[in-house]
Amino acid sequence: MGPRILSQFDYDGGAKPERSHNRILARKTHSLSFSSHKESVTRLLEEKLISFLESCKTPKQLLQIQAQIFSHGLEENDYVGPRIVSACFRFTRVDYARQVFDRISQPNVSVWNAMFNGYTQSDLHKEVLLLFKRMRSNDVTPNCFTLPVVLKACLMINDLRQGEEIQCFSIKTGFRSNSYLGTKLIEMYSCAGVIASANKVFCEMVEKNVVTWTSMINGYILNKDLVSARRYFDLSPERDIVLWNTMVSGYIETGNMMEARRLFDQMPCKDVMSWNTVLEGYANIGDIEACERVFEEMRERNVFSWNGLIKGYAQKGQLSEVLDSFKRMVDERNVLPNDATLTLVLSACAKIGALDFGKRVHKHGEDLGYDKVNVNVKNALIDMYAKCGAIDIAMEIFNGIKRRDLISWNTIINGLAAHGHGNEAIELFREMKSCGTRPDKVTFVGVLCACRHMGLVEDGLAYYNSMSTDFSITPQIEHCGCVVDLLSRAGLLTQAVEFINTMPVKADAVIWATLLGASKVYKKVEVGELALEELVKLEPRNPANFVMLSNIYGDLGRFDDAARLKVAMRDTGFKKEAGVSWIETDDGLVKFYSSGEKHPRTEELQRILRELTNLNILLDEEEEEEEEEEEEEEPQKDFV
DNA sequence: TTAGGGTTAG
Repeated sequence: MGPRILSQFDYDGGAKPERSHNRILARKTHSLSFSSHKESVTRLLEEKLISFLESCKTPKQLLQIQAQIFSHGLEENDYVGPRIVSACFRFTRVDYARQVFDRISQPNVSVWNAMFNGYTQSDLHKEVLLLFKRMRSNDVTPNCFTLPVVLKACLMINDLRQGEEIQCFSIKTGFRSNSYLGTKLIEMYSCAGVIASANKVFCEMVEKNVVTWTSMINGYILNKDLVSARRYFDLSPERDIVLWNTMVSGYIETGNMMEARRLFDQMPCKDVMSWNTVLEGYANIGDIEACERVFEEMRERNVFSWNGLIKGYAQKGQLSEVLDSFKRMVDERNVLPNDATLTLVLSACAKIGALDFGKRVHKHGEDLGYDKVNVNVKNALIDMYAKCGAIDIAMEIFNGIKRRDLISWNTIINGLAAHGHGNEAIELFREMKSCGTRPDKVTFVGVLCACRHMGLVEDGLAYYNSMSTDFSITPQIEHCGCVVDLLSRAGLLTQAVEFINTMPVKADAVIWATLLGASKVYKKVEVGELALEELVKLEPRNPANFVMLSNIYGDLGRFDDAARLKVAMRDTGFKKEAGVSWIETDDGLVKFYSSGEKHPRTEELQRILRELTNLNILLDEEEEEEEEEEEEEEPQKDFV
């Protein structure tokens, strides 16, 4: 399709006049038919150009069509002009759209509207308001399409003052009864928290439709007035599915899952969004069983349904179910995972160290193309590889990101720090700052962690102080914990205690346990006693603390004190919880406790372990390395 | 002849 086709509309200037006995009449007839012919040809040309503009697929085609428009002198045409502007915005060529607009000497109201709509779609709300001012100063009268879109701009940038001006203007210019305008006004006032003004607009509207009612009800929901929202819902003369969904999600947002469910059950018809709303409602309150029931009951599921279920499992810490659901989703083949699905699943893999599964998710994401476009997926991949110990792959992915965000930097810095690559972490922190990315509290956890690993006491304290002085970040318990650990590991226990006494947050059990641990290493029994005293207040049920101090006494030969603590521990009535390891197998994840007797196949496992141990003794180091390499190169299984 | 309101999902 190209502008060449337009040549068929070329015309020769009209038909020759017919011979007539009445020359005057003949001339008149000729003049009339000529002008109407010209008009109809122009109409045809306009229509053809408009249809080209609306169907054009590439910026190049757009330019070709524009060339035709110029050659026919139609660039200022009332009908073509707005369409050219809209087409420019469709290809998100905002600056170009503006150039085209600026070249139109007297744009009609539709061209202005096309600019407002284009700017709105490109999230350039300030530009809408600036342009509207210019429109008014040019004495162009807005029409019924103008004010709602301008009002939307006020709403988006939360400019209530300009919104009120537009409301006054609408009253003066007679657009008061426009329902689109009314809806936007209700929305604007509700968002600004001025619910009384929203309600005034609503009450004064002569013709209210279901959209207006929804807007008002949503206004009350936004302002947490569910009683008024429900009253209006019950009063509404018409209730469509959007209104029902709005009300149900209103209850969910305010934590009233019971009422949400009751209303959901009363819905005359439900769409997938209604189902997803309740599904997520259950996920958010942690009722995973209800979430599963809703999921199984659904006749139609989309990617948000799957994400809702997966998120429910993730929030509840049921991470192997996250992996199972993902596998099921891929196996069922009805719905494709999206970037959010991958992010959720990769994050679960990271938490349980499921490297093999994570790699397969990565491969799947590559096949779907998400890893190329989406920075969230890339960040999740960095985190997964880093947490699973494959820091080199994590680094490779980080280096491949063109547009890194704060989370990309934070993830890799924290990943490197956790793996003892303190120097690289600090180096990346410097690079991050020089790239103009402002660090946040998470960045500093990584930086302080890096210092802790390297034992850089002075640097760590300097970074800690720079948080508040250079970046206005108030240190949190995590940062304080790092500093306490940093000082403790360096044996500076007195300074650690001083730091705890002056830090901006109250020390928690983790911090006192850190100090208790250090007091064992450095045999500082008085610091250990202080730490235990605080720990008993914070977690009286944790016998591990008693064990630690008891061991310190034991190390120092103070066996009476050690025995006294053992008794105190027994008096708490609680047993120290066993440590547990998770191992990924073909059948899923298997938990192993330190005593190793809970697994039903313990004997078999122990036999294999013995065999492996014997085998290990036989193998020399070189052979071991070779074996590991072979394992890494093993082809990955697909999900399907 | 042009064109515009409401819910929801990281």
